[in-house]
Amino acid sequence: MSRSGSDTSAAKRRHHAAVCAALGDETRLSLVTTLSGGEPRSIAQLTGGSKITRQAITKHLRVLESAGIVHSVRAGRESLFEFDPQPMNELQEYLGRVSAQWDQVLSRLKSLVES
Amino acid sequence: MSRSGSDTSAAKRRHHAAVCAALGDETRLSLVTTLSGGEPRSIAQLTGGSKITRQAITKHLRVLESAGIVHSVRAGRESLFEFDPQPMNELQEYLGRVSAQWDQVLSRLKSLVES
DNA sequence: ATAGTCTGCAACCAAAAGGTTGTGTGTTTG
DNA sequence: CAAACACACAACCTTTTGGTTGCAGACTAT
Repeated sequence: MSRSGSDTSAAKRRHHAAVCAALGDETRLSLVTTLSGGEPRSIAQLTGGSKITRQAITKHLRVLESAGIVHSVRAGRESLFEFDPQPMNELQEYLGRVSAQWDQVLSRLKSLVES
Repeated sequence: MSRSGSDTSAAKRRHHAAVCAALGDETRLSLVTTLSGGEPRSIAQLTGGSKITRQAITKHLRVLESAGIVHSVRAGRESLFEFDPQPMNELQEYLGRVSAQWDQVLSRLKSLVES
């Protein structure tokens, strides 16, 4: 433990903010929902049914890839994207810790009132 | 159940994207972490220790307020902000559902390999 | 071979986001 | 009352973001 502690938590916060920012767009969240179904999909497939262009979808996929939520594999002439659960699991855990802290606050408040 | 189902899920997705976008900034995530500690804080208090201006902090707080993560109460000459856990709980639950779906995919894949 | 797909790269654009400064308004406090 | 404090509102600026079009390259199928 060479680090100060608040240093690491700041770095983690930056990381979680990045993941959250990547998910903070309806189009991208929709893509994630699709890809979490398990089947790897090409860009053309993911564009199908959407109002926006293939290039726009590509940009969104690159954003998700930068956040580590998704990764691409080139297969012939098409590049397949598939889901990567780790960042979202970490984020979920983080949100859980914040909620837990809040619940602790509530219970302390409750016991204070009861005393 | 008058709605089609995909209609509601699209609306929920939009909502979760909005909450996630609000949390997708390091400064705001830091504010949320502070406020989840329980004590209501004034804008001046929340600005203390930060490099940026009080007005910038105010803007961030308004973003959080629009997402329902936080609410403000005017107390004399200062406006106090306090944490509101519901949106983050909903988001956490949503992320949990996506992860659960993915885990199901993995287990199906595993049983397929084993057969 | 060659036409049809699927993708990548680049330029470009409008709108939104993050931040600053300046000014005005209500609220304490001396 | 006057000075100091905490805030809201508005104008403005720069950078990022979400989106488009155009074109060139890689792969596939006939």
